[in-house]
Amino acid sequence: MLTSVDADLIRALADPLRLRIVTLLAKETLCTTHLVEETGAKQTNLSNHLKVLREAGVVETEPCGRFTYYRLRPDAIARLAGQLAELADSARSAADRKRTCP
Amino acid sequence: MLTSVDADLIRALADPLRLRIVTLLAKETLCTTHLVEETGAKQTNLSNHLKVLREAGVVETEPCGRFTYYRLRPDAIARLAGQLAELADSARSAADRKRTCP
DNA sequence: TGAAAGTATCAGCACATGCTGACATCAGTC
DNA sequence: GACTGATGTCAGCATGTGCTGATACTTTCA
Repeated sequence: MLTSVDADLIRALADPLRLRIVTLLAKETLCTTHLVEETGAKQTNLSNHLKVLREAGVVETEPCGRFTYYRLRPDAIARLAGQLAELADSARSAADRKRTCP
Repeated sequence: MLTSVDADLIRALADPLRLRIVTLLAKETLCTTHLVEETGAKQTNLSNHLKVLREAGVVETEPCGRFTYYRLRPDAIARLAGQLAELADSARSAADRKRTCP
């Protein structure tokens, strides 16, 4: 049985800036200020994208005084990777299965 | 070293209809007519999405008379899966690496 | 050769989505 | 308690992107 690919999850990663954020967070846990420095984007803009990532379960927050740390949730990424790998496997075994022309 | 995630590839899969197409093609090779039946989408619309998938290297075409068969390229999907798995691994090992507050 | 079917391309429209500035909120510091 | 800095929320605007109808191209078949 083919587990379907999580559409919301993949859509959350499809934005260039969000992908950039995720790549940065894969190296170390950062707070919004750091991300503003690293990406050069406006704080408001980042906050919006971080909200999307949070709601998709890609990142989790940890308040630290008046700062908010953002940490990647490896399981979410790994789950998507697994779904895609499964999809690729399914495609490999179905390569020569061809429905006849109508 | 962390290989970056292919943004174009992930964007190609981020659309609901395109994800649907990819899921269908993972089971068997189909031509446009089949996809019209399966998805209920207009032929024009499907053709546009198939073009995006083709340009992203997700699918390949095989002309068969006046039909055009679409086949998934498992390597493209597997490559993305690998990139994401690597990203997840990187995030796991960097979970407690935290940049100090500014 | 003409008709029919499958497919691709194009222009126009509509909606979604990202970006921004203004403002609100909260924690720490004086 | 007032101030400052970090962060989130909201409304408005602009751009992108998907959907559609019209149309052209190609192949097959009569």
